[in-house]
Amino acid sequence: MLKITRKAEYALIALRHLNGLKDGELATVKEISTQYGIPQELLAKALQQLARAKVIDATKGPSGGYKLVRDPNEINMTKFFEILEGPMGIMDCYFDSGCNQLSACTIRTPINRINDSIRTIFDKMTLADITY
Amino acid sequence: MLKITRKAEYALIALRHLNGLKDGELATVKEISTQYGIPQELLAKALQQLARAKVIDATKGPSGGYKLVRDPNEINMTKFFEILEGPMGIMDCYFDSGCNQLSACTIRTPINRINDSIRTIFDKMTLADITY
DNA sequence: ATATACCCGACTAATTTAGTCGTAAATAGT
DNA sequence: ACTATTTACGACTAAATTAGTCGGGTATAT
Repeated sequence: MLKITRKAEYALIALRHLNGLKDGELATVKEISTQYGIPQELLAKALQQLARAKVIDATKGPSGGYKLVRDPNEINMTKFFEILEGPMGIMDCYFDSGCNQLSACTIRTPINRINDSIRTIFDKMTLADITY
Repeated sequence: MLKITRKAEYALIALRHLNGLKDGELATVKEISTQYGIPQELLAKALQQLARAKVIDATKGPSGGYKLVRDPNEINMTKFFEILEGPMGIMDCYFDSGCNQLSACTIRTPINRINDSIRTIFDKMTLADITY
């Protein structure tokens, strides 16, 4: 329980890698996936999502690849996870309205408190922290 | 992602319910499951796990049921979740040794920091807090 | 042109979670 | 002793999520 997905894990590794590049350097999905033993197509998907969200910048064609486009201090983990995995919360009831127990539910308030605490942690932690 | 399971959710509701009982009163699985609209067998399993872990006390037979056996302040959420869902951590690599990327893994240290922060939150939060 | 690299949706496979079922064991009431 | 009630527990199926694959597309450097 409370696990992050592999996709997110892979993306973190990749971001860390991108963060270590010299100015102007790019890294390709292939490079990263072989270097860290990550399934290429899965990593590709994750990086595409991050590129769409303008966290990284993609260059197509030969000698293309990805690079970070933002200051690592600006990319916090809440944003990161929500890009890759959708809204973050330890219970579903916040997002989908399918819960038919809303009125009977007695734990929403305390769960919200836990939720907020976790979110605060992820808000405070940036890619810069992950990088070291 | 980062969701708690329904089983845990149901168990929390039940614990909260038990916590509201008068001294000496018991509540049955049936009562709780019908009152909150929870699948009976699933709740039963959760409560059995909590009983095995001595968080609640079970009495068999007619007029039997469950009651809290500990001070709600002593039951923290880490313990609670680990009883119901096993070891808590946002990545698998802490528990199973199946990860063949350990040497290549560059994010373990920062992930550990996140992990510890989350654990701290759950350590500090007790059933008493959930109850209000 | 061609090879390289990103883009993207649809698909299958694997894993996890949710929920059910059958049976057993204890016990209170009669 | 019998019965109804209630917990105990493992095995099972179903549903949902996650992991990973595939096929076809677009841009671009050489």
